[in-house]
Amino acid sequence: MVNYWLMKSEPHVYPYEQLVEDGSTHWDGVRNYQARNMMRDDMKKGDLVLFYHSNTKPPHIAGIARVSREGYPDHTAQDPNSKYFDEKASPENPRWMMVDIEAVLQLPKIVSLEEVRNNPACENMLLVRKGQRLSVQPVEESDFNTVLSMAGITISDIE
DNA sequence: GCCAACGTTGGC
DNA sequence: GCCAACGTTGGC
Repeated sequence: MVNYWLMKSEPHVYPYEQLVEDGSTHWDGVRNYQARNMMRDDMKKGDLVLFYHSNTKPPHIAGIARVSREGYPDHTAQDPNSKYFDEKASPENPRWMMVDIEAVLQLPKIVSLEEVRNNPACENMLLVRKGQRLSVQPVEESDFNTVLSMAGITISDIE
């Protein structure tokens, strides 16, 4: 049973192209409990991820990634030199978790936030809900497939 | 740069 | 446990 997700990244911090170059990465720095709980409890190896570029013009979905390692402690919370340091985190209570994701496919055509918003089929996506700021969010299979079709591909291009 | 929406913190 | 103050997110 594959689940689908959307993860936000600011392209000036970590763009999809960097994931392609790195092959995979650990998704550190999430400091929101809802997002943490999803990474800890719900994201499973093999789940597919829409990789979203926020804080850019236009905001858009740039590529597809896959969960390659399930939730484990985010070590940057225990590193005093990290900007993600959290003094309340410890080896006994790491407090924050992350997953690893790997690059799967760069979309042949980006899908902008505006396109998603203008597509009635996507009206229930959290991404286009007012005030929705979660950097990790679940995506319905039908919405995932709709986004793929907007990029001109199908699920068979991924597998 | 603005600001709406929302999460977190901490005094009480 | 309430809630005011504050910080962050992220589109515009």
